[in-house]
Amino acid sequence: MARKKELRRPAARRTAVTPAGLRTRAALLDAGMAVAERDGLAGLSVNTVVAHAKVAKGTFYVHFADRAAFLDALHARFYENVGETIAAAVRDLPLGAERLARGMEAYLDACLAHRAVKALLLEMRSEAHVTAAIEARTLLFAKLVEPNLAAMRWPDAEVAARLVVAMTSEAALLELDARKRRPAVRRALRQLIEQQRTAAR
Amino acid sequence: MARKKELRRPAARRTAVTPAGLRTRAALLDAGMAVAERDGLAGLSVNTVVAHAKVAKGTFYVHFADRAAFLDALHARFYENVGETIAAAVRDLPLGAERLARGMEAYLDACLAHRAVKALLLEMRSEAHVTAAIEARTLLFAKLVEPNLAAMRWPDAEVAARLVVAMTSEAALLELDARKRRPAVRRALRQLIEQQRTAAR
DNA sequence: TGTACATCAGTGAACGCGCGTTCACTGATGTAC
DNA sequence: TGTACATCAGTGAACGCGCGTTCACTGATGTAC
Repeated sequence: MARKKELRRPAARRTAVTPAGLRTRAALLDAGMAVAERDGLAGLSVNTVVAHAKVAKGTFYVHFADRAAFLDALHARFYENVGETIAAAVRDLPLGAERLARGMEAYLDACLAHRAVKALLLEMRSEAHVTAAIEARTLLFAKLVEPNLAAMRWPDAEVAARLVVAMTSEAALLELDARKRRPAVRRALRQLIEQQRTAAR
Repeated sequence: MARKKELRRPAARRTAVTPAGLRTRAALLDAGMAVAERDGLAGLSVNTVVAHAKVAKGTFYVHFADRAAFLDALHARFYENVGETIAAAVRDLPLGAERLARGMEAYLDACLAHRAVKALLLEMRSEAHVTAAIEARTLLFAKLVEPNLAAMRWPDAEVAARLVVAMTSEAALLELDARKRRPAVRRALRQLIEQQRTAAR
């Protein structure tokens, strides 16, 4: 039953299965992060990535269907990491302002750890071909924020969550420019989401 | 004294002075908006712009030093218009929550009127060569927001203003997707900037 | 243990394409005398 | 009014370049008998 010689399918190559293959794939993604950090999304061509990873151009297409798939994989990997970090930070906290604030801080810390984040966060939203997947992942973050706002009895929690996510992204960019935590940014962020009880004026 | 024949300077061409010239320049910018609306920044090549404006490729370079200068002019023209609209809307209002809220609504309305705004608002932040000017204009908006927050006695008004601007941009994008005003978006926005006095829970 | 073959990752030359930019030129309009 | 010329916007063919993608091939590793 085994040992057929004929019928070699054109065999659309899937993701790597070999340890060496997996390593190469990871190396390409790592190179992508390094290039994004240096030159942003605009500099993230197949050429620069394979040059940085020191593999042949053809190897790129062994692991990714095309450039868009690569960008998507890059974005996905980053957001999975960040998502896990946040989940760990807020685990066991009840829904509400404190959980939300802690999650946001964890997010900011995670972003600070990856200088390529600007490309991933900001610039990828404009790459036409990848947009759908990016949007989905942003929406997922909003869905994590929303129940906290709901628990705080915010009206319009759904759209408010999206605004909060956008605000937090901007905060991440501000800290990224400074290359370090900016307490004023974090205070302002907390201020914006917490019920402000002090009387104005 | 007049009538010199020699000494024709290579004469780096400046902006158009002729009525016809000014019209062509405006037509190129209009074409830019139309293309940005249809295909986003990625589709905004010199080729597509001149094709849409129905002028020769060379004409583009009569009016703009290069593609980056064109994008900058596009962005500048849009933000000047929006800026004037906002200024008109908040004129005579004292600094504070009401003026801020009115300004934001005027901004959202202005964005809704230009479907190319997504490209201008979001995608231009990633075009490496133009970034500086874009940043400056965003910062200018933040500077308009800031005194209102200060009047409301917000701490960290400076960074808070940037977060508010980012949030408002996101709100504009949400409405742009819907192609119409979204009351929930505007309510959420107001909620976020106004001192919230109702007790939670 | 040896042999034949399947399976996979990796290679790099070659491709066509659309891009931004240049430049020698045309032609209309304005101006001096 | 006529003529000579300067000034400007506009033209489009031509350029070199880097891009994403393809493909026939190599070579290492695994597996069946």
